[in-house]
Amino acid sequence: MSKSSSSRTINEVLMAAAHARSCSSKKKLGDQTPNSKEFSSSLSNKKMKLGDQSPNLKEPIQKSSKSEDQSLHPTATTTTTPEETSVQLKKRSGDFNPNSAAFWKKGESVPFLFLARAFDLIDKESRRTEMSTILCNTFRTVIATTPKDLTAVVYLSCNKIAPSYEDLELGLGETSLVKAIADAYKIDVKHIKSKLKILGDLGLVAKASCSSQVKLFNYKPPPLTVVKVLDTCRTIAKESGKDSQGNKRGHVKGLLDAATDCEPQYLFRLLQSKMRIGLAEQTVLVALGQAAVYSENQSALPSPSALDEATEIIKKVYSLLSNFDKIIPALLESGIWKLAELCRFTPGVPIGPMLAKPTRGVSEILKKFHGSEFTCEYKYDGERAQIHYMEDGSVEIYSRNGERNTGKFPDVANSVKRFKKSSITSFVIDCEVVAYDVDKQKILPFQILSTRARKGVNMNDITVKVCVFVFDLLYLNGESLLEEQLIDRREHLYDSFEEVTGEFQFATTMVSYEPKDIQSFSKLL
DNA sequence: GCCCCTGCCTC
DNA sequence: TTCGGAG
DNA sequence: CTCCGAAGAGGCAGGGGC
Repeated sequence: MSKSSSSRTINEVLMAAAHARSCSSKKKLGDQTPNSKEFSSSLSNKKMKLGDQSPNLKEPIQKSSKSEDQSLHPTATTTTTPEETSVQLKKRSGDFNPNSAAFWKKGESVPFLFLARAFDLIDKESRRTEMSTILCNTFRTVIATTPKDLTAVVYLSCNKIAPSYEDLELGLGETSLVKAIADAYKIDVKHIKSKLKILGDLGLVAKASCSSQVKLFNYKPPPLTVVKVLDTCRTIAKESGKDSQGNKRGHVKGLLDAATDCEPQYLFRLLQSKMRIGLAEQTVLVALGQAAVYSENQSALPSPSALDEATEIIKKVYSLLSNFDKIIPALLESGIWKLAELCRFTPGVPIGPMLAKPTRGVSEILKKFHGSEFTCEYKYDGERAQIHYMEDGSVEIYSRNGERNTGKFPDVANSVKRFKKSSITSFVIDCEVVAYDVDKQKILPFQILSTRARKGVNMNDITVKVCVFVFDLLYLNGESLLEEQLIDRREHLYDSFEEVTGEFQFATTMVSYEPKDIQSFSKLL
C-alpha cells in the first residue's frame, strides 16, 4: 500500500504561477497571457487557482430597472400540472415564463416533487449547459413564487444540507438505507439488495419498491416540500447516541411514506449523497447566477455578457463565502450585481482552496514558463489546512474541503499565535500540516499523520507531532489579501510570522525566469 | 467492555 | 489521490 | 480546459451487538 500518496516525498516540488490567487488582471510577474492562471508542478502535482477573483466587477451593463416588484407578475399558477412543469422547464431561458412551471400557489411551500422533476429532466440530459438551463428555470420559478424556499432548493440541488464547515453529516450509507427501505415496505433486506444489484442504484430501488407497494391504509401523508425534506435531512444528521440508527431510519421512512412519482428516487440519492445526475456545485452556481439575472429584469432579455458576468460573480462569491444561508438572502434582497459587496471573505468561513493540478512532467512546464517569471514550491506530504485567527483570539482550522478541523489539531490551534508577530491581530493562512519527528527533526510520511485521532483531540493524548508549513497568507489584520499577487502575499507572510523549526515553517520556494531552474529546484530532493 | 460494521474523510 | 468521459 | 463521477487505500469514530 505504499500508494501514491505515501510514495510522494516531502521534497516533491510544487510550483505555481507567481500571481496565483488573483488570476485575472494583475500580474506583475510576467505572463500576461490569458491562460496564465495555472501552474504546473514538476513531479506530480501542482497548484491551481481557485475560483477567479476577477477584480473587475464593474457595473452591470444590464442594471435591473425594476428589481423586486413582484406584484406585477401575472397571478397565480395553480392550473399547471407536474407534467406541464417538465415541458416548461426545458424551454430556453429566453422563452421561459417563470410563472408557467409552478403547480402550487404563490407563497406556498415549494413541493419537493417540483425539484424531483427537475432532477429527472437533468438526469436525462448530458449537456451541462442544458442542465444548467433547466436548473436556472427551476430557480426562476421558485424566485417568482416562493423565494423564501430558494435557499432550501439550492442546498438540495447541491446535495448539501448545510455549509461544509458546519460538520453536519447524515450518517446514512447504502447499508442503512437498504434497511430503511426494507423497514418501510416490510420487504426482506435480501430482496432489496438483489434489486440493488440489478438496478445499480438505490434511488431506482426506492422508486421501484415504492410503486410496487400496496398501500394498506388510506392515510396519505401531505405532499413533501423542499423545506420538509431539507429539515428532515438535518434532523437525521443531528440524531446521535443510542437508537440513533433506528431513529434515522424512522425519519427516512416518514419521507418515503409521503413520496410519490419520481420523488423516492431523488430522495434516496440525496440521502446517499450521490445524485449522479451530472449536476454539482459549479453547475448549480452557474444556474443560480443566471436565474438571478433573469429574475431581476423581467422585461428585457439579459445580454450574454451579463449572464457571464453573473456567473463569475456568483462563483467568486461562493468561493469567498461558501454559505448559501448568507448568499441567497443577499441575492434575493439586493440582487446579483451587489452580491460581491455583501458577501465577502470572512475569517471563520473557509475560502475555497487553490488546488494543484497534475502535470505529465517537467518538460511540459519548461515550455509554459519561458519568458515569464514563475515560482516553485515544495509540495509537502501532509494535510491541507487553512488556519483562521480571529480578532478575539479564537482559532479555527479547516481542511482542504472546507471541513472544520479545529478539534483535530488542538496543538496547532494553540500554538499558531506564538508564531505571529505581536502586531498581528487577525490572519488566515494556507498551509500543509505534516507529521514531524521532533527528535530527529525530520518530516514523517503522510501515513503517520493519518493515524492521528480526528475529533475532540486532547492535547495530552497527542502522539504524532506535526509541523505547519505555510505557503500563503490570505488575510491579515482585518484585510483580505486575495487581490494581491502571490509574490506579495508571501512578503506579507514572511513579515508577519517567525519560523520555529519543527513547529511552524515557511514552505521552501524559488522564484525565477529560468525554466532550467525548475529542474535544479526539483533536484533538491 | 470489547469488537465489528458502517460512514466519512484524508490523499 | 488518479482516472476517464463529455462538452 | 472545466466539471462531474467513480474508484482506491488507509484509518478514525460511533453505534450496535454480544
